[in-house]
Amino acid sequence: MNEPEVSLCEEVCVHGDATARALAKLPGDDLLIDLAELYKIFGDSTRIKILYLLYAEEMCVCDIAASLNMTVSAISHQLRILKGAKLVKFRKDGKSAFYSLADEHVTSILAEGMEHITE
Amino acid sequence: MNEPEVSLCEEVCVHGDATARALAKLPGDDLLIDLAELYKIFGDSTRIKILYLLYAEEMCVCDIAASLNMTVSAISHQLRILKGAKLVKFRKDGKSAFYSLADEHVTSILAEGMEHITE
DNA sequence: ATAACGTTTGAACAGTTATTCAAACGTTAT
DNA sequence: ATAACGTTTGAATAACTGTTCAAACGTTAT
Repeated sequence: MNEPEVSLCEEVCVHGDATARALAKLPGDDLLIDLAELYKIFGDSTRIKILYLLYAEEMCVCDIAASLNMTVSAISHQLRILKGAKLVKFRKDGKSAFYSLADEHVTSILAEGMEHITE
Repeated sequence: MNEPEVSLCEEVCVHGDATARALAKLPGDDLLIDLAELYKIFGDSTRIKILYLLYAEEMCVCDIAASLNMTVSAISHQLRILKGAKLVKFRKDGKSAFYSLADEHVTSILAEGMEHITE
């Protein structure tokens, strides 16, 4: 008797093929957790807005806060998270800190998501 | 006196250029919130694992749960979220429900993120 | 009809998270 | 030194989220 094309769930679950096949192709846990961690950072509207602002041009904390009608403190907290994930970089100039996108990966991730939304 | 290349924050914040320029290019609030909402769904390791499993092949709830060593209930809850975001689709066959990825957007979003992680 | 199976659902719990507030830091003026 | 400014930080609060548990649903058998 050869492999059934669509097997009943009972036999698949317990000692089955679909599970084994899918698991074989599944990346390691650590990698998938890291991936989720990355998307988690994009999954906040404040951070998304910050990234889009920086996509236009480099900005200081004060300007970002003013643009989004939010507290400087709140923005700074979010920038810290974005910085930790290496999604933004910054340079200090006198009293101000100017933030910008870390690399073009950020923009391509944003673009890919935006494409899914707008259609 | 012409526009300064890098202006002090005080004048920029209050009645400035950078803010106005960046805001002009910023997509609408609704769109950005939707985008964040999309990424929020990718921002959970269980959902990421489910998506990767379904990337390999269509699977029933029971098999997904077995593959991830998780409760059927927990998986069903997450599938509901993925379904609501139109990231997965499903067909019913007897008692079983077979889930699969909704479209190739999902895989390209996953790929884009994975690229950022693995380097 | 009764039982078994796969799935779905709602309430409850624990854990996480974004914002606010108050205070501090470093820098640049007076 | 003192003051003003931009920024950072930590604790606290309120809101959200994923998993568990128990119960239900629909389907397929006996």
